[in-house]
Amino acid sequence: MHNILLIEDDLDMQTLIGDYLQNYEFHVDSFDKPNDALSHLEKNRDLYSVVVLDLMLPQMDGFDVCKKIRSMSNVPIIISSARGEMSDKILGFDLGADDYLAKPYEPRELVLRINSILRRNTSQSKIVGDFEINESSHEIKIDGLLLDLTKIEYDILHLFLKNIAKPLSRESIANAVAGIEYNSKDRAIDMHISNLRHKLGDDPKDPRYIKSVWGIGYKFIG
Amino acid sequence: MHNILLIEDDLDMQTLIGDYLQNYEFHVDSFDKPNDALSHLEKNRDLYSVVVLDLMLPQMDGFDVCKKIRSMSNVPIIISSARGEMSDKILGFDLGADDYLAKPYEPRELVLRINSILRRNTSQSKIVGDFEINESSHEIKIDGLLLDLTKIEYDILHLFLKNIAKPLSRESIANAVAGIEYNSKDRAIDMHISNLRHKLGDDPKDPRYIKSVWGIGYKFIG
DNA sequence: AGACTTTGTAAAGAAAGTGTAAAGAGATTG
DNA sequence: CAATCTCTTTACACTTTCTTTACAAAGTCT
Repeated sequence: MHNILLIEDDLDMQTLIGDYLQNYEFHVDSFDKPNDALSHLEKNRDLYSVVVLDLMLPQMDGFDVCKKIRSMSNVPIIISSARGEMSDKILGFDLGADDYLAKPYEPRELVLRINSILRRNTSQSKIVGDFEINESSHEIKIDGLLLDLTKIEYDILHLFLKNIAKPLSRESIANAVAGIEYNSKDRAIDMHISNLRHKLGDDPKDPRYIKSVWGIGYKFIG
Repeated sequence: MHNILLIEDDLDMQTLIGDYLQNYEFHVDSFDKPNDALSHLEKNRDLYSVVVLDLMLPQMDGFDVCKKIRSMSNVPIIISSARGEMSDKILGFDLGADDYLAKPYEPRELVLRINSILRRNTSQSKIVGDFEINESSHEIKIDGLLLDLTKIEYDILHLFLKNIAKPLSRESIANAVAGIEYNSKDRAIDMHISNLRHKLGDDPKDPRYIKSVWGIGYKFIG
């Protein structure tokens, strides 16, 4: 659950955006007075994943708010403003904003841009059953435990996790993992499966993960 | 100097954007055919700081290009498209785009958004684990102790610190640090790694920092 | 059951990748 | 321009991974 800090003067707009973001599983704290928002942020530096900042504010110029936020934190800032001039955008980005949305915009677009920023700041590992795959670090964990796999073993397991319950022939496995020619006398794939099973603690006779499909190949059972 | 990969079908637009970005000290490589761009990117994975992608392309749908790029690299993607519908934006962001500019837009705005992305990917990391990087003085300290590194060693360590936990091939390291062609018989990168490990007091068999990834390359473990 | 095919895996062999010393080539500096 | 520093190449020992072989065990068919 991500927390969003919304600094917006117009109360209708504040409600609109706040409600909309809540539908997308964000928690939103709203402020209409920049001073309140700033002192709140100062006390909760690491609480917010993103700040959505309107530029038309009482008390203080929106750009100054942006500058002040930047001076105390690296939290991503999305400017939401009726001022759509290029000079405003230049200034906004220059002061450290991460995105700039010119009003009027569809609330959905704000969601997209918040998610885009969040995605970049989080490592994306996918969870499939007992497994956790991190493609960027080329690692697979089982029940939170890092598996020590060779390259081909990783490729095969990865292939299985993308093809759950689908029987894969030795030939298609060979093609997918190494682009190699496969001739039916080879037992290489069998050996990789055997080694993989061993590392997964899987028993071929009573498989929890990799099941042999007689005459065809192997399939991964979720 | 940052390298931008521009994939744009319309040659006038390609020239316009390319020239404009060059005024802002970017180096731009342009492609009008997505297949060419993809195979070029594959060979130069870590060369580009940002990809600017038009969606109206011959050969292949722009969204597919986006997906393909994402499957091979985490390079930031800015979509530049005449398709401004919300459904297109949703799809674009969903496929991993980092920003979405609807045509027509002012080239200056593209510059702003490129810089915003670059800022986010560079400035945030001054201290990483035991290391302290000073980019302006080209120095790296470990536990407060200044390392005496050659230029290439500095570049490699710097690259590692920007790509923690991600396995890097010798080829991509070679490209990133010197822009050199790499042929698989070269052991130059290995030697730099060996020397670097020595200076870090790292043991290849039980690494604290640089771990060999068999058959792939090396990765930095935080 | 008997003949035949397929699978599991241990063990051996082949292939490929890695670490690094040392020498050679290039670049830089006083 | 020689001394020095840096980078690349070579060479070889060593390690890890991949494939093949061989045979026992299990499945299929008639």
